[in-house]
Amino acid sequence: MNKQPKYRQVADALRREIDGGALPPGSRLPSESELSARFDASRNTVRSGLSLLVSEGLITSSQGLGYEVRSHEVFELNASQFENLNFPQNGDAYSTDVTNAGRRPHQTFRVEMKPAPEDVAERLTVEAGSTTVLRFCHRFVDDVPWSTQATHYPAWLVEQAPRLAEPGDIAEGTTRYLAAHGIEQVGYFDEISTRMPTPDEARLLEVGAGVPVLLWMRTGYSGDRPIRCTITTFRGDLNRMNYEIGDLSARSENEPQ
Amino acid sequence: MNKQPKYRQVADALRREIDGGALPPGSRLPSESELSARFDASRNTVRSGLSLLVSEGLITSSQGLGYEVRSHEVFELNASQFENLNFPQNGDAYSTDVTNAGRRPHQTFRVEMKPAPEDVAERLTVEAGSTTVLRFCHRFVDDVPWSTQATHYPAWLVEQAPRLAEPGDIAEGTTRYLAAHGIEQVGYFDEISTRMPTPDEARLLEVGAGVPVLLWMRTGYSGDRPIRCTITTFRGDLNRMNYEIGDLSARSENEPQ
DNA sequence: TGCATCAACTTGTTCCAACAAGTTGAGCAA
DNA sequence: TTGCTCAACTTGTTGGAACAAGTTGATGCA
Repeated sequence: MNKQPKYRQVADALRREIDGGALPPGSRLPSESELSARFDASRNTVRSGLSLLVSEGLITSSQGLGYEVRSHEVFELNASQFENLNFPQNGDAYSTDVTNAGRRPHQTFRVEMKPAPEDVAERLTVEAGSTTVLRFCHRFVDDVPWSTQATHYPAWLVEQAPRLAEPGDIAEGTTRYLAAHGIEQVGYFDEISTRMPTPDEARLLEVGAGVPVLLWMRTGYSGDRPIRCTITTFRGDLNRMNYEIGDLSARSENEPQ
Repeated sequence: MNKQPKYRQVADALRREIDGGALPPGSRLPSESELSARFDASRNTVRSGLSLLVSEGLITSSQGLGYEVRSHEVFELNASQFENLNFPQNGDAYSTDVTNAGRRPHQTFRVEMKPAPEDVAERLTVEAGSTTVLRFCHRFVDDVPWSTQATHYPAWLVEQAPRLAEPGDIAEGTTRYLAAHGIEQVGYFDEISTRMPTPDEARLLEVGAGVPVLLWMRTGYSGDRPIRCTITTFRGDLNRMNYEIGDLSARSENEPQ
């Protein structure tokens, strides 16, 4: 009957307390030594159980402070709104959304010339390793890292729209700037996936163990030609992406945002 | 200069070998004792480093077999195709997609009466805990667990369409069946998020540590009324969701699936 | 009062040891 | 040949110990 290893019993017991509300989000767990006594297990065994919960994203640990039940507060992202000339540019959409939610947006920005990674090259239908312009955004909400966004533009496009390669913002928005040069985006292809963060991503997004990243890859088209590929990495514990498909006008009237 | 703890050095070194291709997907890692000798570290320290890579989803471990570099083979899901009367039902879409990809689909199915969980109740605009019909699917591809899908229908809808509560498939598809009873879906609201699997989900999807799940929540509307809420959990390492937005007809001609 | 120090907590890292349990192949017996 | 057993590998579990390092609050000094 007691086939489960002890460290798993510890994890299960604590998980039940968390799910049942006995340990609400933000509350501190008993210390390792307390749990060690309570479960009649060595500190190592208790630590194994706790690290299981950490890797499930249920709790966090801080040296000197103890373990804490993670609290979730997700941020909604509307991905299906079509970005066109009447729509503010991507960066603006972020600032507007965050401000509307009563939060404080903040972002750092840089422009680089970069060889295209394989996955980007494939989507832009250029040679892997060929030069692209990379416009990179690191975004925060209330000073908490939220997402990184890397947009690659193919070289042929930059020739027609040279300001893409210049550092600094494009005030009117890249979408509008491109349209002024005869490049109008007519559609997108979105790909959404998830995985555990690389060490680099974990550093940029300040996520600990047990938090996956949400990957959003958007390829923008002008006619049949891909003109940009945007890869956004979100903290998986803080974000949710929404798409509206079909006619939801009746619903929207009943449930305004 | 050597401030990193030793177990992290082990993980970093192995991660570099994996990323660099020295340890290709599917290959076996050296055993713990070999690594212990190579890094002049105890077995426990090596295990700490390895478990880091496991929780990053880079490698897997099997008792008696050793550690193996995980190989990724993602399956594409087209989520933006609008499901209507001219479109096969959800279950059929899965079978068709998988078969077209040259894989073998397999699913188990059951129907239950279930009180609505809070998140579902909110989306169906019914009382939390009120009775709903739950149609549950457990799907496999080549006998590998792929996803679980739970669709909740509100009680008022089941009164109009009683076959929803009966066990067994609805041959013509639920969409068509509902339409025949005057309930036509006009749009969807999709929400996509990610997190680490619960122990139940890990069991159903047979995922080990370090693999997040991709959560897809689709609320279907008929007019202003929500008529169903479908929650699908995918193995994050095997699936990617795709959305097409705007006019991509020119692109589709160039890149047929 | 204000500030520095330090004791007493916390988790983090690293070693050691022993046994359990899953896998594989060699080698022996029928 | 076939099939079984078992030794020799592998990782999994559990205990112990010691010290490092981060945090907090009490204590006592200026």
